[in-house]
Amino acid sequence: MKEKTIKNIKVSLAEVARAAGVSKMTASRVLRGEGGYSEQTRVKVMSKVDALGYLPNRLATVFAGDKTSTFVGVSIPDLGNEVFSQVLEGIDRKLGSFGHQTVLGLTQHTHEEEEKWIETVLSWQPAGLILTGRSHSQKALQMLRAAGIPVVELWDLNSSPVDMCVGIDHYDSGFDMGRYLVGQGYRRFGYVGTSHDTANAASARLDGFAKAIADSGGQLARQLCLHDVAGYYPGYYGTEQLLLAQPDVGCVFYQNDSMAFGGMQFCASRGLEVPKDIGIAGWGDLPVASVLRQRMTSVHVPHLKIGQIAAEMLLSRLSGEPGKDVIDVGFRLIPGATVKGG
Amino acid sequence: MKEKTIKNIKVSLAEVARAAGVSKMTASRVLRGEGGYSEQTRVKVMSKVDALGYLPNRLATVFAGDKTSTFVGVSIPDLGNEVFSQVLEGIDRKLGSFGHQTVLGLTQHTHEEEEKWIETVLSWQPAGLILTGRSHSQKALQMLRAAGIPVVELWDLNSSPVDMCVGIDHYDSGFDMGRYLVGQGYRRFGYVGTSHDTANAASARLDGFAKAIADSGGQLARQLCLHDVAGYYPGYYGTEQLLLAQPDVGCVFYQNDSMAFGGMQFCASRGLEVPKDIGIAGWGDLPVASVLRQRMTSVHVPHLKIGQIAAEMLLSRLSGEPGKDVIDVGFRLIPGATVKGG
DNA sequence: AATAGCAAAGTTACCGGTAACGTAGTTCGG
DNA sequence: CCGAACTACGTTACCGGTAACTTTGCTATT
Repeated sequence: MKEKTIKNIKVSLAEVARAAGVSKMTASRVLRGEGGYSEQTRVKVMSKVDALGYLPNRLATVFAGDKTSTFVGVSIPDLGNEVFSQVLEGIDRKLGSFGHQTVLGLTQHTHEEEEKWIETVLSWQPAGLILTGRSHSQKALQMLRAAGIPVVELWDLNSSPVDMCVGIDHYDSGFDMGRYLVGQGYRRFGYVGTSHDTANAASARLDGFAKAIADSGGQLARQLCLHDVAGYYPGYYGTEQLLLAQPDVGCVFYQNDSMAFGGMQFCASRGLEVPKDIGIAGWGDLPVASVLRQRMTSVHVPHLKIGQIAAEMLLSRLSGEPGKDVIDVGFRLIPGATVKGG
Repeated sequence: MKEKTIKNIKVSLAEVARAAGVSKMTASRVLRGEGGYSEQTRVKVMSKVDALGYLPNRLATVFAGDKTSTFVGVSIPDLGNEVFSQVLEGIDRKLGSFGHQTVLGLTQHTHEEEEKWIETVLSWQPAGLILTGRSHSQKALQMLRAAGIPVVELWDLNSSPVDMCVGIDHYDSGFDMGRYLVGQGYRRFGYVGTSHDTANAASARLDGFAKAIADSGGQLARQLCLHDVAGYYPGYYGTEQLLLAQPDVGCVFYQNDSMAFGGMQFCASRGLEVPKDIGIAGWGDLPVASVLRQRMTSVHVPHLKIGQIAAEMLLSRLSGEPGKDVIDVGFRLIPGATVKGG
């Protein structure tokens, strides 16, 4: 390798300034374009910037001004769940277009991971934080409050958020689904989801669902919480387990559409017709549902929009605008064709 | 709000030191645990750290040492594609467990976005970069080389990478699929994918596929490149378009399994039986394939592993170990049941 | 008793920018 | 023709840590 290539050692503003024959301060002014220099000087400095391949060190800028960076920490439980990758996509697109950078944190649904991540990311002086879920460890809450930066909790609506909040009422969505299914004539139900130690959105849906069933005198024969990811295959074998234990359930509610789809495939493999022999209800209205012959009975949630709104709330707070603290984006029950009379 | 809460103004090391009655330097030593202090002093300092809720400012640390941060920039085309969210998950898990933070960049498959993002992320003095794809703008290449940090290009294998590279040979995977399908007796083929201006992996697959067909005297009757995302629904209507123009193709190859699945659903909706009436071949072996009654003919690629290996290559470079520069993780053709005699 | 040697600190300078202020030189109104 | 006002810079200090060096106080050795 020749040493000729560009200049692989870091070039500082001071070097640019020296090369251009001006002071650091003048070079700084030119680069920020805030005026106070002549056109002649601007050209001189900029030509040296190009020649030396100067890239500013933003750490120094943030540090010098004792302000926050343009980072925004975004914590997501996992990316295996399509729902969350869509949320993340919505966030990053919006943030990116406003010159912010997403610092990702995959928390694996645990408080410990989240807490560790929050501590780390705060040490980088982020402009703000976006967290999934409303449940956090005590220490996490303390750090969040002490940080003095905007925080958006998304997914789960929260009556007393740390700061701001956007999402839907998961309990209600489960309740509505339960009531709807009872209305379609079902009485014995099953539920298939994944385990969750912490109070989270999926369990809120299950709670609402169970309440609606109970209110109408129906029966939630079995609720299965697998120790697995909430994907296609767990939906498949979860249904197998469920039907083995309770062959006579009329309808199964799933944690999400992926699992529900897995369940449908299991039913098909056993010659069970949907909805004639068994009803299937999912949640989330994932893209896969758009191409199925039978529209899946589900709950539509604007995933991408939740992400975008979260980012917008943060941005408007950063720019000093007032804006709301809690936004309910709402959900929509999709009757579909995978339950009787849908 | 009371002013009582913890202390919402930033606490610096100097304040901790003053409170503990020692110098900044001693406090710094205690926090880094590098010795040179008494147990008594350690206790004094740490108690003040807790009492004041001190969080170190890592910007200052990096800045002071004139070293790189623990950030790793990771660019991904988009998260709508399940494949890439899995890659990202693999990367972040691995990086996170080694104390690094992922700074995300969604490039939307364009050079301009990628270039802009590279410039921004480099200004934060990242420890390294992981990029998807091997095609970059001229200026991007220049910046990457000048940065003097480890860079991993993933997905596409590259004989002359900027630095390191992990992925598979997409051309070969397309070629193998073409040869396999010809071997199953197909002669007239169709292809459904999404548009790509830049030389990318999907078009390499198509090239390999076309070559295999041509070699055997078969015919690639139509290749459809939609201006859309590579998801379920585009697979559905893309198939509709394709079959409208070329009703007599025997087998369709898709950009990925999501599109192939959409295609299968279209066929089902029109009463076309797979593989009796038409053959379907996907790519990527996505999770959805695991629950289908018919195993989909596809190409298995270890997505998560690619991400993990990319992260590992970067980490080992950072820790000064030698390690390989190019890793071919390989693919595996899955015969499946969606083509004749599979 | 004098001194080498070491542990446990403190001091100073610096990283790369920027805020705040200082200072030439020029323009312009009265 | 003189000073106010402005333009186009330069100087100095500082952000919050840490490297490198110095100092202090004690112990061990000859």
